[in-house]
Amino acid sequence: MPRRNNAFALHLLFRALADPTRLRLLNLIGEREICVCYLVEILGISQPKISRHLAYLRRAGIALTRRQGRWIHYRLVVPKDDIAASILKETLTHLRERRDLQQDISKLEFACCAPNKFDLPETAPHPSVVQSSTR
Amino acid sequence: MPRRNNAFALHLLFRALADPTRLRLLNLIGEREICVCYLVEILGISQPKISRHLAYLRRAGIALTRRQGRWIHYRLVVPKDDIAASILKETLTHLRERRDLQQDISKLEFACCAPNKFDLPETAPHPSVVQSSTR
DNA sequence: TGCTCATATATGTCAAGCCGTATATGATGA
DNA sequence: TCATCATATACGGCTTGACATATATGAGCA
Repeated sequence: MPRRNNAFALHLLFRALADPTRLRLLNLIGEREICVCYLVEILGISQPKISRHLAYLRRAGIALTRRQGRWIHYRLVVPKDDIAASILKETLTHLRERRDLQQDISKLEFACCAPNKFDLPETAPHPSVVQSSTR
Repeated sequence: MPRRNNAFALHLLFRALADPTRLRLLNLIGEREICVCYLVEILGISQPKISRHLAYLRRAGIALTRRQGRWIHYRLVVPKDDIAASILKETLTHLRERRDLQQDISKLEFACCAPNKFDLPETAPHPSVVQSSTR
């Protein structure tokens, strides 16, 4: 993306990153596409709170959603602006290295928000690494 | 600086960066050591507002002051935390490339906040590039 | 259609941010 | 000591953010 004359409002990206819960969410979403119910279960945070922070990420243009049946999957988007993309990437790389956040990730494989794991075929779909179509 | 087990509160850095005025200040301070009066004159923003934002940068640990007579000079500090240092550096590099912020810089050489430029030897000292002792 | 589930949004409350105005602080110099 | 200058902080108003709780939306299914 070419540099425009007057600049992208970088401070809006910083604002989106300026909250610990949102950083945890960003780390969990990471390269994956992940269902909200996993986020709620893994972080142990109330559903409305998670949803509000996800909406914040959406409005900041760094997350997108896809509906699949009852579930909504989130994935990250690489911002169009170069510097924003670069800062987001660096932040994500850093988050992956943090012990406390690695614990969140390690819960990913055990978490399952589906109410009847074994009764129905319709359990919440597992997170999947997203093809890097985000750009 | 070695990575600690539990992480530096990165979101606090992002909060410090999440304001357009503070980004302009960071850009103007940059590698220099610069007197508050220059910042006020160049940005055309009220002195208390400048001062409050500078205090924000101080509290976030990315700026330090030195008093010289009546004047107070600000300079940036490289944060002890690696990732914070890296993000700050990248941000500064980006700000330097922005046209609108280059205009601020170009005003540096003309600005002079001293009330009696030619009467007294005690004009506000010019900004000076700081030896990279910031780390 | 009506029920349930997953998620989003509304509402009310409290804290924090940002601003303008007023005032305090701390150094200088008479 | 008093006045002045540069800067910081206090105060009050307005806006935004974050939260818990309650409710709406929209898909799937009986």
